[in-house]
Amino acid sequence: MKLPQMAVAVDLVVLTIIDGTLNLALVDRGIPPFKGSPALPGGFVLDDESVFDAALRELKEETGLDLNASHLEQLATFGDVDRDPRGRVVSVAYLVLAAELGALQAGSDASGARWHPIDQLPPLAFDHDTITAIGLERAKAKLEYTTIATRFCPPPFTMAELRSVYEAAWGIPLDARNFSRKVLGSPGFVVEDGIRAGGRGRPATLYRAGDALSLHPPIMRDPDLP
Amino acid sequence: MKLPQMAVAVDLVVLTIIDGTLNLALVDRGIPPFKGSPALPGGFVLDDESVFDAALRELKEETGLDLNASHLEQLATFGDVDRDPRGRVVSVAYLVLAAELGALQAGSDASGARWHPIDQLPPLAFDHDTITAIGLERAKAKLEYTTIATRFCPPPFTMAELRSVYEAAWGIPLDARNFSRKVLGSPGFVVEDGIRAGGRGRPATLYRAGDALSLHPPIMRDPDLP
DNA sequence: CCAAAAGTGTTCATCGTACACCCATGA
DNA sequence: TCATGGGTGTACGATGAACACTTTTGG
Repeated sequence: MKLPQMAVAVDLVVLTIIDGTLNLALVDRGIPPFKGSPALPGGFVLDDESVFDAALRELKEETGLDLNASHLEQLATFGDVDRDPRGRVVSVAYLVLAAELGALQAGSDASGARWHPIDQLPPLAFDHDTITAIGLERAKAKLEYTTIATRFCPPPFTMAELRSVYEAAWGIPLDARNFSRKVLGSPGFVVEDGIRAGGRGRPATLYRAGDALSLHPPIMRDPDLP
Repeated sequence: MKLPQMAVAVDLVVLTIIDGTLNLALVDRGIPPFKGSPALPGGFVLDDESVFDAALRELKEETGLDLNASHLEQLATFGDVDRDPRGRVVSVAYLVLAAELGALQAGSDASGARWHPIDQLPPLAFDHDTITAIGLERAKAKLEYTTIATRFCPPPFTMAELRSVYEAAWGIPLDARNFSRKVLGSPGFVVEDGIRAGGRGRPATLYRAGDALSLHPPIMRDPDLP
């Protein structure tokens, strides 16, 4: 039997928090199709690399971010027949939560790379709007029952910084005192790591990510929210 | 630029409940590689069909199950270089929760198809053990915060039948009275649909699936369970 | 009448939330 | 000593678990 062959690509939904709002990494496409349009970082999987390795490689090539494997999480695979005008391309999307604060470095296939606030995104190339929406919803949902919020915070971080991740993602204010208790009451969520003085008020305890991955009980947002 | 081409496959983790235990659909491979070994139903995506449509088609071809689209949920994509001895094959796995009770019908590529209890599975072909484990964990987890349990129950079903889904998946007994209240207290989880007399005791109210998809609050299992 | 299955009411501990209050620093 | 931000104590309503009790059928 002759097997149908097709191209396999990876697309990356890379999120970070800048000035209290969620931002998405976008590149400007330097080659057709959609030349000049903003798009998610990504590219084709090569013959001799796993899909996951392709995601790591493209992340570094197109944005300059050099993260370790634990920061990449597979989102979903998009396999409609017509999703790419060049022909049959199946794309595996990954979600990346970055603590980086610096500017992005564009790669060879892109004429530019930058962070963009998620509440005023331009239309993106291909089906990247859909992929982005799914990535955002996944990130918001995972804050509830995993410790991924720590990935947004460059260590060491204060409790207020960790809280601002939830507030930025969910768009609602949280009670600082109860939030602190919930986090500290979840074993392995964070571990203490010094004290930061020099601010205006009382010095804050510093933390870094603990070894726990999931939260029981979860930190829940209201069901009827965007 | 010449794009690397590869084959794309779908694999199906199809679960149902038989006599109070979770069962997985397996086929015996009728062609090499792994000829004669049990494997998940699945096959290659054709040039003119979406990955999703390929999953629907293979499900019907290899097991005889003709389900509608809402019963299929994408699980994950497996893209290691060496996962298939025939060459480079990227596989998209789907999770299917079936209420069917009848025997499975093997298709052309398989010499047999049957249900198999998940607590005594044989070693499977390719990386299908891994795929199965991920599918099982996903199904167990989704019982907590979605209404997918109703997919296991041929409508109309009793509250006891719905409860047995949770008990089979989680392996623990649940309090029938509190369970009933939790389900009925979740708007849209189930709707009444008659009464079933003829059993040994008091007739049970019958239900069918409501229109709600997610549960707030979730029905939680203990964090420290298998 | 008894066993079995379905469903209701009640109690009690636990958890989330709201908020008053205390602590430590810089200006 | 005051403004600012960090952290603790506590009261109250909501939720979940356990279980006694009632209802409705078949034998």
